[in-house]
Amino acid sequence: MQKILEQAVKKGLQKICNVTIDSVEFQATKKDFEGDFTIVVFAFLRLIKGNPVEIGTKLGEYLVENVTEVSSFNVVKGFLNLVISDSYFLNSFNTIYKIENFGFVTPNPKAKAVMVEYSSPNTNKPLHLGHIRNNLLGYSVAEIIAASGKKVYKTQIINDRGIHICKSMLAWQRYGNGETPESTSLKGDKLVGNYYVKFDQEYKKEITKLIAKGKTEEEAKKQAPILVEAQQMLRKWEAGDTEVVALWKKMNQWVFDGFDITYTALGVNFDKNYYESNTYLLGKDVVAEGLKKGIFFKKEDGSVWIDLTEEGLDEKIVLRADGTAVYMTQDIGTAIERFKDFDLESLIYTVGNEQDYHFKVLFLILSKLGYTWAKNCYHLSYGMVDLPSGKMKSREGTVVDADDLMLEMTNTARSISQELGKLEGYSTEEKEVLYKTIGLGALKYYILKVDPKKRILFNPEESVDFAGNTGPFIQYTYARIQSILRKANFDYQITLSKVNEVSLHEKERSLIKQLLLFPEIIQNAAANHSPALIANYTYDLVKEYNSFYQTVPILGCENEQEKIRRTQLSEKVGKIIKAAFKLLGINVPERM
RNA sequence: GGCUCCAUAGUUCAAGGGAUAGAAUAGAAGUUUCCUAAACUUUAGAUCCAGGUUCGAGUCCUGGUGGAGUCACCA
Repeated sequence: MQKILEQAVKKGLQKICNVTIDSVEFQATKKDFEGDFTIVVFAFLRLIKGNPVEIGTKLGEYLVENVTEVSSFNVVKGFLNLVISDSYFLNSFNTIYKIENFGFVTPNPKAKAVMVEYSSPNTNKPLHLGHIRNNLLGYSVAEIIAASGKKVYKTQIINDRGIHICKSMLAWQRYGNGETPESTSLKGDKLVGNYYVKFDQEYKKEITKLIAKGKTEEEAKKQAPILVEAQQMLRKWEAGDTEVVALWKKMNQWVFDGFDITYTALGVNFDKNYYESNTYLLGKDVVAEGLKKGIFFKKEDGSVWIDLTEEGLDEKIVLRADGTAVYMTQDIGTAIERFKDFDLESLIYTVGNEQDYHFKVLFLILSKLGYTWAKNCYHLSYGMVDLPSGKMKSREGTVVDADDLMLEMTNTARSISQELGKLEGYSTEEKEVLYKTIGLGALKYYILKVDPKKRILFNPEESVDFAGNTGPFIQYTYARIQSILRKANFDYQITLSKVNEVSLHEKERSLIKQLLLFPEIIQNAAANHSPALIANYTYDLVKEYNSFYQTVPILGCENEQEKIRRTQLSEKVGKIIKAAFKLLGINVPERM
């Protein structure tokens, strides 16, 4: 439609004012004005001298005359509002009604793929609310990009080695008494996480003792025996000490098992995992190579650096004096490995905005190393999830645990549901599945509806809402539609004829308009890496539908054609809700 | 301190340089003989401050103020 209009507007302006315009921008007409599309005439004023109202009027007249779909127009100030005919909307609806995956673009199998990295946890503590945002965001962005017509690989880098891992290992060794997930009935990640906290407590005690003995705080922090021992353990690990490696494997496995449970509950998955323990060496070779080429330089103590002062950044270390890898080294290696493993067009890193600087440097280094794809790396930077008390810190136990939160959401869904008592005939199992669907729907929507860039302040005292602009609200609308479809005991999936003779209810028009936007929204969300756009769109659609549902009869229509049309409309809205929510990783229930 | 990001109803979020800044929630008032009231309808309430660019600024630029992040041989 917009294409037809654009052509016509260009031609019209040519004729009226003898001016050629490259492109015309349309916007949806605001609610308070009559019309469907709006052309801002002010935009032409740079090229055409004259009164905007006059130009708008002339253009409007031209369009009504030459474009059959335009039935009338009005000009307010410099805004030309076009009214599109009902038959156009009806025909459009009939077309999209039959398109099964309306809005989704099938990827070209030969095209290069997009890789999305997300989650990327440390294997020394359980996942918390911050990880939930990361996972939901990464998963959803991957789904959206796939829907927009790209092949997508989901991946993560598992930070499974380093001093932080040794800390929980050491604490377990010292204080664990051989505890296992089985013996304690704890999830593996929870058990290991407890020892990470335990380490920190002991470490702090030792620091206090040392300071009491007259050491400075700085000395104490470096000399605390438990820390020294952890460092020793790391060296043993790097040297391949069988005992340490065995312990490392055992405890990592506990954590992986725990993570799997959380990932499954969250509904996220990965096509390929990268492990830092496998890739940390790769970066070192690249650094050695870059050193030869003069991209990096060595300091007296043997550490290797890159000078980015010309680019307005600092010097950055890429290899420690003792030759061991740092975070950056590993990331360089992993990126190169990924482009080797897959035929990638781009690589998206879903990582919090506290690492903005790190990724700026990483991409710059990769580009200096001569990798042309470095410009196709993108840091999907999102805001932190903070508590009213400030930042979440695992070591200090000030975190909202992922599993606990999901459980809590399910419990809330259960109690609301039981209070409403609409689930006659559902088995206990069916009900439990439903509670999870609703509870997680509330949580996921709550997080994804916010622009990724913005930080989220989560107050555990105030629970996540289940009414208003929420996941359950949208799920509820879906369930209601399914109820209508169950009760529609006639064949509504037929093709309607005589579309040119009927007129639409105002609510039907706006509903169809909203449906037609879906493909554009997907493309937009993919381009902006923003699930929030999908969430907002779905909310608007549902709002529109509820209003429609409340004001006009559907199954109760006297007119047969109208009844079928409104049932079809309901069905399509349901399908779009389901598809849109799938992009957010949220399920929809048949009843609730 | 340098750099980066953020600032919109009491609160949580919207607004591709465009019209009278939208929702939700909390507040006030209504709607169940009818397709699920987790809904619908009505009502009141906001762009941090000062300049500038523009026909037009919540949005772009400059300077303040307030907040967050970062500037590690941690990841």
